[in-house]
Amino acid sequence: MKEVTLKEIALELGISITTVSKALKNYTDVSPKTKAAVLKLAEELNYKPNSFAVNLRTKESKTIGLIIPEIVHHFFSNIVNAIIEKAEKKGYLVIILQSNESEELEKKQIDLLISKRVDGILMSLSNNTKNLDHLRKVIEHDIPLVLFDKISKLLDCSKVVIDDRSAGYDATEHLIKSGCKKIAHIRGPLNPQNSIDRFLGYKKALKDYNLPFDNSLIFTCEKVSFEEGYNFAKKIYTEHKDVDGIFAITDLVGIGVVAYFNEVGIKIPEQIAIIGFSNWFMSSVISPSLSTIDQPGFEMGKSALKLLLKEIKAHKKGKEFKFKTIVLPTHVIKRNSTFN
Amino acid sequence: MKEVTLKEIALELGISITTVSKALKNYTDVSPKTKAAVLKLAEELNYKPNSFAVNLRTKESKTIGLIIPEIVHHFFSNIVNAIIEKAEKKGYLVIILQSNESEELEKKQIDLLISKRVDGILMSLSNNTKNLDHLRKVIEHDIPLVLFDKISKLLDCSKVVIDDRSAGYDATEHLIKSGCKKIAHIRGPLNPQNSIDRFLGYKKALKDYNLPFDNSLIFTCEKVSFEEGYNFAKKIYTEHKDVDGIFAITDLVGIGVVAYFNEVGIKIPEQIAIIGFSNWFMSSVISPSLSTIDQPGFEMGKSALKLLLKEIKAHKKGKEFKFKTIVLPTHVIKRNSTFN
DNA sequence: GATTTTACCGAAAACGTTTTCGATTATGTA
DNA sequence: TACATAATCGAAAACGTTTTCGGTAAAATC
Repeated sequence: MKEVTLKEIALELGISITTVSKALKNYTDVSPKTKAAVLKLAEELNYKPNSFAVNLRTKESKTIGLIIPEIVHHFFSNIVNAIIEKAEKKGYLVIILQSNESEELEKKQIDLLISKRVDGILMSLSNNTKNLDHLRKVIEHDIPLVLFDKISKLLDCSKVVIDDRSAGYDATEHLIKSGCKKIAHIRGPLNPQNSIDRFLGYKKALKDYNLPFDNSLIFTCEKVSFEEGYNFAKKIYTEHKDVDGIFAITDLVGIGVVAYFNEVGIKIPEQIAIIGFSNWFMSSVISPSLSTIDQPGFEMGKSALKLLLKEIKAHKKGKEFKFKTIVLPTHVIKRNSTFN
Repeated sequence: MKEVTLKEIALELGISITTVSKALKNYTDVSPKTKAAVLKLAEELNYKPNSFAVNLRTKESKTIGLIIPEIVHHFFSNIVNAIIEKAEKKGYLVIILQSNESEELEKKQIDLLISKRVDGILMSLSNNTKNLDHLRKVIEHDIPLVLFDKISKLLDCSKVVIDDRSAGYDATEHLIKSGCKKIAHIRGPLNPQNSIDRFLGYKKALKDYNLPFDNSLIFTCEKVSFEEGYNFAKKIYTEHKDVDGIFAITDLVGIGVVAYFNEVGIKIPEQIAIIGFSNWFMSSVISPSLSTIDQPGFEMGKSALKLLLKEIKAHKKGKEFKFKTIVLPTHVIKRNSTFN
C-alpha cells in the first residue's frame, strides 16, 4: 500500500508541492479556491503527513519519554495512566521504559530516549540511583526534564512530589492518637529521599508527642515487598512483644504485616495498630482494611506532564523557563487497622 | 547544545559524508585506517545518529504501538511489563495507548499509531469493540499486527490467547469437585469473546457433571468491578440461598463476592465456595485467599511481542509470513475459598 | 497611464541519513 | 609494458516535509 505524499497531490492538481503544503497548513498566501481543491483531494486520497519527514524537518517528535522503576505497581500504573491520557490529548505520545530499580539500566534508557530525540522526559528515580550524571546529561542536551515522586534535590529541574516528611508525620501521629505508645517503623531502603523523609516524619512525631525513639524498632526493607512486611512483623512480634503500632513504608508491606498478625491471631487494631502508605486499592478490601496515607498518583502524573509540556513549549520558543516544584497534598485515610 | 552530524566528522577528517557513514556501519569498501579514524572521532565527539533522519531514510521507526483497555490492571500491567522489557532488548521502543474500553478511542489510537508509522502494533481489544474496520485498516496498511487476550476470531492476523473455554470449565469443575451442587456464574460483558468462552466452559462443566443449567444464576457484569461482585453476591445471597458455589469472571469481582460474604458472616468455603480468574496478587493475601485460574500475563506479553518481531522481520525482507495463534496453558490455583 | 499594493504561487534549500554506482588509484598478472 | 583486478573513495539521489524568498499578475491608488 503506497502512502500518498504532497508530491502526488501537487502532480494531480498541477500545482507545486509548496502550495499543497501551505494549503494544508492554512497559510494565507494561497487562494481559497486552490486551498479547497487541495483539501478535497487530500481527503479523498486520505493523505497523512509522513511523520518521519515532519520530525526531521521540525526537529521535534511529539513524543515524550517516561522512565519509572516498575510499571507493575498500583501507584506507578496510575501515574502512567494519567500521563498517557493527558499527553495524547495534547498531541503527544509516550514511550515508557522501566529502570527495574537499577541505576545502570536507568542510564541506558536515558541514552535511548536522548538518541530517539524525545521532546521531553518524565521520570521517577530508581531506589539505587546515586550518581546523577546521566540526568545532568539530559539537561545539558537541553531536553526538558520533570522528576516526580522519587526525585533528587540536587537536580536543577522541575519536580512534582508529596511532602513525605509531613505525610510520615501524619501517619505516625495517627497511630499515636489511636493510642499507640510504642511504634515500630518498617522503613524503605536507605537511599531514596522518600523513605528518608517518611522516616524523619516518624521521628519528628515521636518527639513531638514525647515518645522515645528506639533504633531497634526501625526495620529496613530492601525490596519493599509483601514478604518483608510479613517477616518483619514476625520479628517484631517475637522480639518486641510490647510494640502496639506499626507504620509501614507502603501498603504492600503493611498488608504483609496484617497477614502475619491475622495468621497468629493477634487482634488488629486492639493489640496492634497498623498504618500503611500509598492507598492501594487492595488495602480497602483486605480484612481488616488498612489505614493508610493517600498518595495521589493520578494527580501527580497529571501535574508532571503539564509542567513538562509547558517547559517544552517555552523551550521551543527559545524562552526562559523557571523550574517549579509542586507539592501535592496527602491525608490520612482511616480504616479498620487503627482506631480513629 | 549542537548535535554532531556525519557532515562534521567528514569535514574534520577531510573525507566525504559517504565514507563516514560507511565506516560507522562497517562497510567493506573503506580502508581499516579511515575506519579507525572515523570511529575514533565519532567516539570523541559523541556522535549519535539522528534518528529522525534514519527513520525517514530507512522507513522504519524501531517503535511498536501497544493498545490495551487500561493499564491500571494487574493483568495488563504485567503484559506491558513483559512487552517493553523484551522490546527494548531487541532494539524497539514501545508507545502505549489506552482504549478505556471505548471503540471510538480505539479507532483514534489506531489512526495515531499508523500516522506515527510504528513498525508494528500489539493490541488487546476493548470490551465494546464490535466494528473491526480500524483493524482491517492496519492490515491493509501492511503494518504487522498481533492480537492478544481480547481478540477477534474474524481478524486475519497472529494471536496469543489462553483457552478461556477450557479454563472456565476447569474453574467450574473445581467447584464441583469441591462439593458444590448449585453454582452461580458472575460473567463478564456480553460482547467480548473471553467472557463468552468462560461462560461456555461453565455451562459445559455443569452438563458433564449432570448439574442443571439455570439461567437465573447467571449475572452479567458491565464494568467487571469489585462493586459488581459485592452487589451480585448480595443478590445471590438474598434470592438464591441454596447457591453453594460462585465462579466469578475475574478476581476483582471474586474479591467483591468474598467481601460481601465476610461481611454478613457466611463461611467460605463451608457455606459457599468461590473461585475467581486471573490470579491477581491481591487474591493471595485476602482472607480467605481466593482460588483462581492463573492467567500468564507476562508470558502472553512475551509471546505476542516475539510473534510481532518475527512478522516485522519477515515483512521487512518482503517475505511471506504465516499467521500463528498461540494458546497458553492455564491451571487452577487452589486456595482457601474452595475445598480441594 | 504610471506606480504601488496586494494576492498568489513556486523554486530551492534544508533537515541528516543511506545507498547506488561510477571513478580513481594501487596491486597483481601475463 | 599492458592489462585486469582489487581496494578505496565520493558524487549524487533519495526519503517527504517546511519555509524563505523572490517573482508574476492583478487590483488598487494617484
